[in-house]
Amino acid sequence: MKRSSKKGSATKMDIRSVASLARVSTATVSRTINHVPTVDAGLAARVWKAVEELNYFPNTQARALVSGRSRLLGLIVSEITNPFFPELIQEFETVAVERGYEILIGSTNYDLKRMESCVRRMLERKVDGVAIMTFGIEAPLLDRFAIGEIPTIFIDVGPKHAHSSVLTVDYRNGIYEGVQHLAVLGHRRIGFISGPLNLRSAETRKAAFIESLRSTGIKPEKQWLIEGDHTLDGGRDAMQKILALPQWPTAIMCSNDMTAIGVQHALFEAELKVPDDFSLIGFDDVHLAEYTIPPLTTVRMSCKDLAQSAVAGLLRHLNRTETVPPPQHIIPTRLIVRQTTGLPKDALSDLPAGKSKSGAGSSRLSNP
Amino acid sequence: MKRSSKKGSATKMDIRSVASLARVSTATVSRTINHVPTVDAGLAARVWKAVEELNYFPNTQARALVSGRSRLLGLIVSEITNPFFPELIQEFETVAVERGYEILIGSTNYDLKRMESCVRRMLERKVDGVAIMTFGIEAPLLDRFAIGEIPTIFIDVGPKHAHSSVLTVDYRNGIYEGVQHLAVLGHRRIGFISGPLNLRSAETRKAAFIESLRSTGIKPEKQWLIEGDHTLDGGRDAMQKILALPQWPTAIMCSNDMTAIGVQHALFEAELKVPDDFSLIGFDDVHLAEYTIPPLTTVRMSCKDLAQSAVAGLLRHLNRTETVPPPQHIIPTRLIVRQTTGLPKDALSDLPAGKSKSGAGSSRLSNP
DNA sequence: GCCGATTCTGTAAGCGTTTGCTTATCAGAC
DNA sequence: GTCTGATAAGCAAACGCTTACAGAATCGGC
Repeated sequence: MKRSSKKGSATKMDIRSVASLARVSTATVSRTINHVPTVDAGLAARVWKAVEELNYFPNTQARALVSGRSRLLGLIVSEITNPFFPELIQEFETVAVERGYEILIGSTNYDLKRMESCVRRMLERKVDGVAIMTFGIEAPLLDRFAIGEIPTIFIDVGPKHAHSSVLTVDYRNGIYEGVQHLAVLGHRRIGFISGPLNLRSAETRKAAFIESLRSTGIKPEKQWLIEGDHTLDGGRDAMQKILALPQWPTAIMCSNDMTAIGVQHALFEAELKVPDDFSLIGFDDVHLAEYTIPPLTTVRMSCKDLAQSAVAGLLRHLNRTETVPPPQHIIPTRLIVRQTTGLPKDALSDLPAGKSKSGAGSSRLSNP
Repeated sequence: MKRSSKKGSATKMDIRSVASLARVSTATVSRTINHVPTVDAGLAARVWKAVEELNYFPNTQARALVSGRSRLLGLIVSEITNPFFPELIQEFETVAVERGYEILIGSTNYDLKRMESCVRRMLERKVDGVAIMTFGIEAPLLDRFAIGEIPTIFIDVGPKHAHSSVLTVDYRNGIYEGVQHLAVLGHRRIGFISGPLNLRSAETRKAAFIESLRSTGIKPEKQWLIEGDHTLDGGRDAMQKILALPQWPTAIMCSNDMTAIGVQHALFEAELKVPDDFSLIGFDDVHLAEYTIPPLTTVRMSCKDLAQSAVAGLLRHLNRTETVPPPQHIIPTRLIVRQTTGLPKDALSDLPAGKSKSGAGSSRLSNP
């Protein structure tokens, strides 16, 4: 009488209410809604009808408490503020929700305190698995997942346990394509702005760049290898450092798109033009890359692919009965040529004027 | 013997282990870790020591089950892909975690199915409160929060229940400042690209624009009021529609920054220059706005403010003993002038040449 | 020195599920 | 008609915690 029980919405509705309405035991209700195959079709129908009628849904907490599974997946990213990650999160969430999992997001901001807090929160909420889509988390922290036997999936590099696996990104291919593209245009002086070098993967990307340079027959110049931090500000600052150098490169590759946008900004402030004065290549291919001015040539790494592989990998750990070694998935990368790459400035005079059409849109920005 | 119990890490550690190690009852442990003031200092010390030693942390599920509080706050946003929201989420998360809450994110993408799923997920996880930082969620869905007596906080507009409150954004001020700024520069033909018009708040912003126009003595032109959708693509498309018109405005205001960036792109493609051919003003002031080329003049709405007010509002509902009417918080907005606004093209000939310095950086882009 | 008042601690009853084990039902074999 | 085996439903014990309530201990007042 407290509340009108119209549709029974608010009046405490638990598995018992359903059971009594369907005239079965709570066990049968539980089995029905968990799709245990042994329940009689007739009873199941009664149960479903009651569920419908009472607008019942099971209490996740109770479920989790007794079953030990929270149906929660952790997702740790570097910086939610970097557009690559929201795109990743979106995909991850979509896939996870489809599979009946909720996600818990943690953003480390490369900050030790926050990392610690992220890991702790994941542990406290008893996540069923964690995707660690960032780098630089200290091993002792990660061990806490291993100790709890919580499946983890890493990008690029991570500890090898029974419950963890690694998603490998084929940086080499995309970066090599980028270097090749620049070389074909005539660039020989190519700079690289990396991510924070205490991060293993930043090292990896940088190494891929240097190797690509070498195999293209270009000698890497240490002075043009600048450490950035994967942010807009970092990209701007790094470019300013390059501009302060006595000799400039003619092209810049960046470890991610945000860095590249920061570079564009630094160049704009210095009244230098892209691609006329500098060619520029990013990495990630966030949606925004299509919208920079001019649109950014970049290396695409499919975050859809990444997210799906991550969830799939985690679920594989969760459902496996035997220790099946998971098929190692490799995330491909490839160059997307837009309009920030063109002929190097010093080459313009060397070449017959008509040939400039080979540059990707370098003519676009020249004044009419 | 199963696992070396070094640090007691993995060997089932619950409140009982702590209790026995500290030689107290589980009740005392519970009271201690919940900071109930009546526990004896000596015992508390023993408990904390045991907690430390066992590396114990309470099981959130069990806690939630018995207390009925999940310490989970829902956060529903429009599109996690729009950079404004990650910035909001970041703030929200920071504040929430500080207060001991976890957040559950839902991104509606303006899609009915997804909204439904978001609401359902929040309900299932028994969130203690929800911040609905998007618009256009159907009332019947929202009612489900009201039925569960779950506190909600809305931006701009929302149902008025005992457990819900509304955060008001002072659109008028910022938008008025923008219009004024344009008018002072000499613009009389000003267009507006709105958000999806089925959203009440998009209407609000548009209305604020029209009103500002009127009070500045400018007659709004229907043809230059275009409906966008708050995305990059939408901004580009809307601008293309404007460009197809027989007469162009000289300035464009946008309902958010993403739209403005889309506009910049459309203009770039049409080989038109900002601010020489068109002045442009965005809304939100995402970090990226500083990095567009040229940097975007925009109306700042502090997402820090928004996030903090939202959490604070929710917590107020959660902790209130009596029905204290919450102080209505108003989120201020103000114009940030950067470099996408300048003198209108047709004015250049009318004015003495020297006066062009009053334009915000319009000289910046002119060819040397 | 006794009793009531005042603290603080401990006992145990749930919270809403899942699930191992037991019981009931029924078909078929003897 | 009795027994066996299979199948399906129900009973009740957890899961790890909070908290109402009861009990123990300390203290002050007369």
